[in-house]
Amino acid sequence: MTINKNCIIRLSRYKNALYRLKNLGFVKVFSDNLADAVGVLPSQVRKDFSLFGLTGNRRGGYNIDELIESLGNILGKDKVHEVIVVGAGNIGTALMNYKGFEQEGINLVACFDIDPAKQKKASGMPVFPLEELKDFVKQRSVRIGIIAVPDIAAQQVLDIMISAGIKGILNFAPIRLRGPEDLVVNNINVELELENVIYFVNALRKTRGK
Amino acid sequence: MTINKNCIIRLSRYKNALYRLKNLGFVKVFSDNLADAVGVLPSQVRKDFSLFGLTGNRRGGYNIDELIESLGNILGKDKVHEVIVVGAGNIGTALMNYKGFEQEGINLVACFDIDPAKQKKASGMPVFPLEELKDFVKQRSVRIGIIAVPDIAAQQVLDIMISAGIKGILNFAPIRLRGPEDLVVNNINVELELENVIYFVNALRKTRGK
DNA sequence: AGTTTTTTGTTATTTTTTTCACAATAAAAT
DNA sequence: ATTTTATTGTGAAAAAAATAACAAAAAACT
Repeated sequence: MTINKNCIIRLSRYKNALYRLKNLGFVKVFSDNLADAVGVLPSQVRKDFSLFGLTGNRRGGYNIDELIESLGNILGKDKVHEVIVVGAGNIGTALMNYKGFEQEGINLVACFDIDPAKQKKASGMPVFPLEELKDFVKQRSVRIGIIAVPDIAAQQVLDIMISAGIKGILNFAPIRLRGPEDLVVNNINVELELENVIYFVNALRKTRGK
Repeated sequence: MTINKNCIIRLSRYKNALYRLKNLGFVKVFSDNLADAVGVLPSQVRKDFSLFGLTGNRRGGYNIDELIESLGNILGKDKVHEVIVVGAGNIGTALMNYKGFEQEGINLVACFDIDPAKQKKASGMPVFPLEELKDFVKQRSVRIGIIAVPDIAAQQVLDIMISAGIKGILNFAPIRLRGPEDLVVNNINVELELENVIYFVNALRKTRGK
């Protein structure tokens, strides 16, 4: 098996579960505890760990602190990552106001928007004109960006970001973005996820009777 | 092959791509146009369609209007679905302000929050006390809900929603929710997605040299 | 010290998902 | 009207992912 995206997402989930277990006072954990917390099978947990050389003690389980540290290293939590946001609309604003990123070593450093009306210091974080993006990103060597603009603008914004040196994108626009081979793009599409929930609720209602 | 979640997500993407193609003036479409728009292989598109009995003309491709209609029926776009939001924080507010749901037959009808300070008519949509959720949902037979509360509160909120008759959840809390077998839960975790982007950007930098 | 029990780490198996390949067929061209 | 060409629809093959199975090892117990 090769390392795939789902596997990395599971690592993040394990890490979150470990935080909670640690807060509850636990010191060690077994693969089936983690499996239960994350909703997979114990063998999946061990498989994932073995892929990354994460190891515990036979019969003794895993040490939570060590695991958290190792997972942190794998997931790049050893250093702080600067991230920019493009689009100061509903989503962009919500992201800027969100307080949970810091704890994970994610630092939203600036927001950019094409609309002058939104270029204010909205609740702490500066919102700059889009034209300033390129210089800002180059100067600070920012690698990661969030696209929270309407779909029509998304590709254009991406092109600017790429030219500035951005290598990874979290995209909220409901459109497939095109970029070079080595560009990393994850998509979040709330509408689509809702639609999906609706589909399966209806599908279940049909199969299991009303 | 059995119908799985990814397949349904692809159907939604096809539908979105079809809207765009239609707006561009196209009348018919081939599997490789859709494949390109969505980022899959043409054979995947045809396979997905064949699963749902969606059919085109050999050599003639697919009629866009018909496809949109059929996909709409499959995805439950024939009727309007009422959805409630719990949690009037950053995400909840962003969702309430978002204008795109209506077009997809998704109607956010109310928001609930435990915090009295948030129980105002924030920008149009009413925010009710959490205690009123159950009656509201029962009375209007709402089936779908969005959880946008902190992780510690999420399971508790879910339990209330379930007791009120909610059957499908879009969950923004970074925690695994527990519910009955037939409860549909989709999770959106922005932090985790960002972490994922960061991981792969770093991974690529390592393998391809700086 | 030896035995039992529990849990890991890893290989093998199964299942799922994707991709390929190509006959069937409809449109276009001759 | 016949031939050519392009594209679907689907069954077969390949690839990927998840699950099971179990030997190895560490802890607990006797």
